[in-house]
Amino acid sequence: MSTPGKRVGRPRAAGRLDSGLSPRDELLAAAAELFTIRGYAATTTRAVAERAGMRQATMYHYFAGKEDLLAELLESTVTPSLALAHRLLAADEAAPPEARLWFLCSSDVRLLCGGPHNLGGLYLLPEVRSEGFAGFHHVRLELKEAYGRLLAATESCGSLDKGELALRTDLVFGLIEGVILIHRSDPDRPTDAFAAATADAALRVAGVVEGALAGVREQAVGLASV
Amino acid sequence: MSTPGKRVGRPRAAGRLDSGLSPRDELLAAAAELFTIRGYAATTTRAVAERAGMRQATMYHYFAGKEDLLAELLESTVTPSLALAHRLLAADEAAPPEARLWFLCSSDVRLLCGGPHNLGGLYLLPEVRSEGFAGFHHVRLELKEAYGRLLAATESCGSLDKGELALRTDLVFGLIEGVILIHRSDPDRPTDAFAAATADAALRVAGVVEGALAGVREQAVGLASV
DNA sequence: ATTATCTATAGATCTATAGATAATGC
DNA sequence: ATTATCTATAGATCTATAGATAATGC
Repeated sequence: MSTPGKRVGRPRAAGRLDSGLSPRDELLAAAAELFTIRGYAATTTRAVAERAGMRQATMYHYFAGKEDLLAELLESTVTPSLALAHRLLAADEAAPPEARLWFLCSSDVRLLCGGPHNLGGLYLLPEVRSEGFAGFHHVRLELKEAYGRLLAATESCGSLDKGELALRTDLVFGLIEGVILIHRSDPDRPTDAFAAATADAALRVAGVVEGALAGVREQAVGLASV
Repeated sequence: MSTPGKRVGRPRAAGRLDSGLSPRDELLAAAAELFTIRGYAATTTRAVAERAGMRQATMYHYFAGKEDLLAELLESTVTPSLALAHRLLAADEAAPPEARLWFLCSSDVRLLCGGPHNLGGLYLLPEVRSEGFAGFHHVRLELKEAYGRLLAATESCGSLDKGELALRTDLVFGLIEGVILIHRSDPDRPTDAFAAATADAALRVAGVVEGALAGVREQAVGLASV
């Protein structure tokens, strides 16, 4: 059924194996790999297209330009994380806030470091600050707010005033995003153990005492179905 | 004495006010500003030179190329930090390791976030991983080892095995470097308070209990003369 | 004579568009 | 007829080099 040769349109010049992805997704995958390794400005549209198996100009059939590729990649990494955060915020009967925060942290680390390419590396690109990525920034801010609300519900941060809580939120959120730098300098570390250790560290920053950590982790495993 | 008009060589075309810096340092300052804001690949040699008050080609009188500028900036940020780390490692009679680690952390945060430009932002550039910056990577690794040795000497990490200690070191070091991301999203936060809060967080990650933190901070202030 | 700068430019890109072409669909 | 791709290219860069020029130093 899906045998090649049935596809509409002029065939590709540099025929490669069928990746199974749509041309659009082939372009996104190629861009993810090249943007995270070489950076955005240093990656040419030709490099992206050719790695996706097509000629440079063909890219413009699927994307309006280079910036569109990055915008879509950025939003596609942060959106699932925000969805999980909202589910966890609502699940206040499933587990205490500490366990839900642990789960969110470890899940985000897996998302940022786990994929085939270092997707989290996109957050570090200097170009990301430009106005063109307002959509991403908006969703990312919502995610940080979700971290803040989970933190506010913990025992150790419950008594902090507004400014102190914002600072603590920034530090926890910064630890999670900063994890990309650690992963970058040692990409072969097993992701799951690293995600757990980072979530531990995040709760320590939140002020959870050492002795309570094992219990938090245990409650967190029950949240996999949330 | 230092009145302009006494300088050897053809005068500059676009005459601007005398910055007091040497032309070489003018170039480095311009590169620091542009690289951290726009990124390396997106910054042209023309932009650097012109912001430094000279024409594009004149840059090549002082640097062999664009890469040299970044290499020098990178090393100039990490070298003073390594020097401090070595002094703190040797000062084992001045204060316990926890206080020395706190001092190193807060000092590095001030270095990375405090300057006129976001110098720490240079660490995030994707180009930094390339072979051309081996010198920087070497010094940075030495700095991380110094963090590791201070951590190993703390009470809370003393009993960890080698692998656990390395992981804890990566997390603490990652928190400090990741701080740049936090600073980037809110550059107007007062640096000193932020550096102190980050150092607190680093010690929490190291496993220092909440009740001991105030004492550690107090001992750390005595280290300013180290 | 030495120095710091300038102007000019070769050669190598890179993005995005215009328009042709080779498939399938009807 | 529609679609996905291709080839070709205009126009705009960007880096690094060659060689001229306008100061001071001796």
